[in-house]
Amino acid sequence: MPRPTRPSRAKTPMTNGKVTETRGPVPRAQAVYKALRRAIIEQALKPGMKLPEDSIGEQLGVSRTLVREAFGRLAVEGLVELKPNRGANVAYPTLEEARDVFDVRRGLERLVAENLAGRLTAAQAAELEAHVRLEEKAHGQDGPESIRLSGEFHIKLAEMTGNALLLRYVQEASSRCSLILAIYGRPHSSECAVSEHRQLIEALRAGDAARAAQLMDHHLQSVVTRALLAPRAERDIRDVLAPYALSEGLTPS
Amino acid sequence: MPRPTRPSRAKTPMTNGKVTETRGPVPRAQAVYKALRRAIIEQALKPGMKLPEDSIGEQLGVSRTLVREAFGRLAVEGLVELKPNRGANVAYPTLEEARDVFDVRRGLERLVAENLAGRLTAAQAAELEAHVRLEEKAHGQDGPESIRLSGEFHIKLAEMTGNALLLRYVQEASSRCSLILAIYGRPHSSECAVSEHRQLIEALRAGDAARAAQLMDHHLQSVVTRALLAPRAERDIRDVLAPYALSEGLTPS
DNA sequence: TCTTCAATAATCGCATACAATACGGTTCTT
DNA sequence: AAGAACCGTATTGTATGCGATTATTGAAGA
Repeated sequence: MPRPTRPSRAKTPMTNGKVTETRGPVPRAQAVYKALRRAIIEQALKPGMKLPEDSIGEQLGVSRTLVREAFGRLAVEGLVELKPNRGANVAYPTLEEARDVFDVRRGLERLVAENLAGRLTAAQAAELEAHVRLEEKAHGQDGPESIRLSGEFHIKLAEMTGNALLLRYVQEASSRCSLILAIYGRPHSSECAVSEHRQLIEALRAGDAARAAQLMDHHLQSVVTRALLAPRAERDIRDVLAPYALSEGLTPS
Repeated sequence: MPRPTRPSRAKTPMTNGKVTETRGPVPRAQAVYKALRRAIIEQALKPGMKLPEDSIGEQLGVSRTLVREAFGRLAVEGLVELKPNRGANVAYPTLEEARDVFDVRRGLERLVAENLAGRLTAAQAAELEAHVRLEEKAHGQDGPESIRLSGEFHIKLAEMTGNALLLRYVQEASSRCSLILAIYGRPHSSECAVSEHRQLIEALRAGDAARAAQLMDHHLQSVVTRALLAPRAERDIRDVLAPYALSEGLTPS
């Protein structure tokens, strides 16, 4: 491929001549970043998987440069691990890191709850309740749908605080939690109990900040205990084989 | 400059033949990132300042590629604003963003305090107290020294939690606070009251989590009120002129 | 058969090259 | 003279290329 002309920038000129484009225009680099991010969160790219620059670039139709840029940002967010001169892998958090992430997430979302208590508009409360109803409906199937929805509930809450940084941190923690659950989570742990979401909304409505914070804390705590306690997969072959080796009297280095 | 041979990788082979290098080896990209980060935090690069890729690369002796990579990461951390096709600037947070950052920081550091209460080893407590004594000594001069030290106190605390993610977030919030104070802070606001640091250590030692969290919260709250309340500079002309316009019955768009 | 080692292949780190866009000034029009 | 259209320049966006580093394979030696 010699040099494809750049696909024309995605501008949307309006009738008045202005250009909307509130946030569109770092287009391809951002697109690569988003694509990889989604692929990781949805586990199309599994934890620990190797991420070679050029095959990914080829797949996405961009050069290694942009892929690299995306890797850098994903590494900051903890979704990929960047080993010098050895390339990138989808992050494979240790159990300890997983604890860290959940601890921070609990702290952040407690903040969200405190911030929101008593400030929820009627429209917002309605939106949350509608969302919970969706969750309820999807509760039966254990498809990815159910997981996505319960994640989105927390994101929605963070959005409603109007605090952009808080939102970003919650999103980040949340996506790392997806990774973690992919590794250590039980197969059908239904993630979030719908009833707990309901109670939380109630407390927020009532303006009871302490109770809301408490509920959120417990809610996330139980997600951990429900889903995380049993390590399901091991980091690599050594971890898998170590017990066998020991029981046979061998000494793994 | 044709192609300078790459300066040999900074390895430090030990007598046993192993290479220490616990974290050295993404060398130049990381170096650029760190250099820019420090320059921004220490206000060698002032908020809002333009950051042209090639002049910066020239200055640091690297190509635009690496500078760009660093910009991306700094943008994620909120230290640089990246405007598509218009390059990068040192971030210039609005007052609203400033509030957001401080709110989140308070929440994060409350977490730190709760985590640490009662878990502080004797050595850690001693280290903190030594640090406070340094702060006390530097309190007289209003040089950057004093500011740096009070920042480091909070970083040290975050480190002691052993939670890497929490540390990263606190660092991030902290560096953004530096930016914010550079814009909106009063000239000689001495940032942190040393006595408040002392009280905090005491509560952590006593294992009184609630009190420690409370103290931390108030401490950071007073930093805000001490330093932040008076907007010193305005974002741009519109902000300056808006009040005049209103008082004349004009309507700024 | 199990190591050790060397040659080769694959991949990364970074600089450079080229295309696209935005900016500033000049000229042309009204 | 004020504004619009034009053009040259500066700067950004992205691809590609070259040297360096790491992984791999296969052969020789123990």
